[in-house]
Amino acid sequence: MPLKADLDAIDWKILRELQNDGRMTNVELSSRVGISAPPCLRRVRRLEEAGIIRGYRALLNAPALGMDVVAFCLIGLHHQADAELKTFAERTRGWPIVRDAWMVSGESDFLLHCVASDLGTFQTFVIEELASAPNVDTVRTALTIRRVKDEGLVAFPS
Amino acid sequence: MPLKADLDAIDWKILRELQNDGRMTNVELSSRVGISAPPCLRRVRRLEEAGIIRGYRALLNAPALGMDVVAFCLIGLHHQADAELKTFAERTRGWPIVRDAWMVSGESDFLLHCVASDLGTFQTFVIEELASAPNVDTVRTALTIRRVKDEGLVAFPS
DNA sequence: CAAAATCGCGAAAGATTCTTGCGCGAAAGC
DNA sequence: GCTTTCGCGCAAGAATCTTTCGCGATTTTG
Repeated sequence: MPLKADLDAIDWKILRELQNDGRMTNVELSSRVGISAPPCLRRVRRLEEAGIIRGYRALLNAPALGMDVVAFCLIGLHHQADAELKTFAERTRGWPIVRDAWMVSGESDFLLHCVASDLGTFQTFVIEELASAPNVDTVRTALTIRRVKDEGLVAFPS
Repeated sequence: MPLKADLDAIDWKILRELQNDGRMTNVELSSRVGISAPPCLRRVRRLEEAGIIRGYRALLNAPALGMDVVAFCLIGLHHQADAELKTFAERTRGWPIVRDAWMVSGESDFLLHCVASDLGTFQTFVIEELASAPNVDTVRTALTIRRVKDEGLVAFPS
């Protein structure tokens, strides 16, 4: 997984198209980026094997699936030594309510993206699991009202 | 897009599999969920048309693509009337550095998920665009150190 | 500067997958 | 108990995937 890949314009087009529609067929993709199907498939495979494409994911509608609460939690720890950070990181992986988690620098040490079926479930999680976990100092929560923008991780020109 | 769908066990399996690998072929998917290909494809189409599957996305490796800075920004506005919230939400859509944005309740009004090529670019954005945008009161930033957990939005049992 | 090597594209073909139509059986409603 | 409804799975044709191979262009090397 090279940290800096040399990609040409067609590779960038492929990445943009697959970020927008990861289930597009290879012939459709090849047509959009302007080459024929075989080399297009080879490029996609190469991008996957190089780790530039980390995977593919269906985007699910959380409220339609009974997940009405989406929130972010900013966590401050008492001690930020490497071992403590790893311990808390490991703990987040055991909490199904936490969907994504980031170690951050700034006023907090971790940022958690949480999804729960209802407010009670989320509050119980925050109080009984999060805030009472070892080494947790502060927990600030931000309940989401609505998603305002939702694009892929990487910006493409045009 | 019904806010509460009635899904059976097979539908849930489909959603779980496609959240984990959105590019899986339909025959592979049908084999994993235990039905034959045609009804499996019909179910996927139904989930897509119902808006339960909102789309598919390739997950890209940001640092490998020269995007070394991932950060979150918490924005507080001076005035939180509906019009002002909509105005700021619209503004976030014009900033390519902002990849996802949420309107939130709590100490801040918006949470922005930002990606930039380097720290200078990000800092320039924060100072010259974000903090100096109309109606912006406070900007708190959290630079990410590393991603600690990365799963789909919806949790599935087992 | 020319020869050789490397690289990636695209045509062709066989294997796989997608997609539709249809018959069947089970569950629900009258 | 009969009818209707619903969803599964078989089968077949269409589309797609995937490999192989030859060609041309660019780069490297002598």
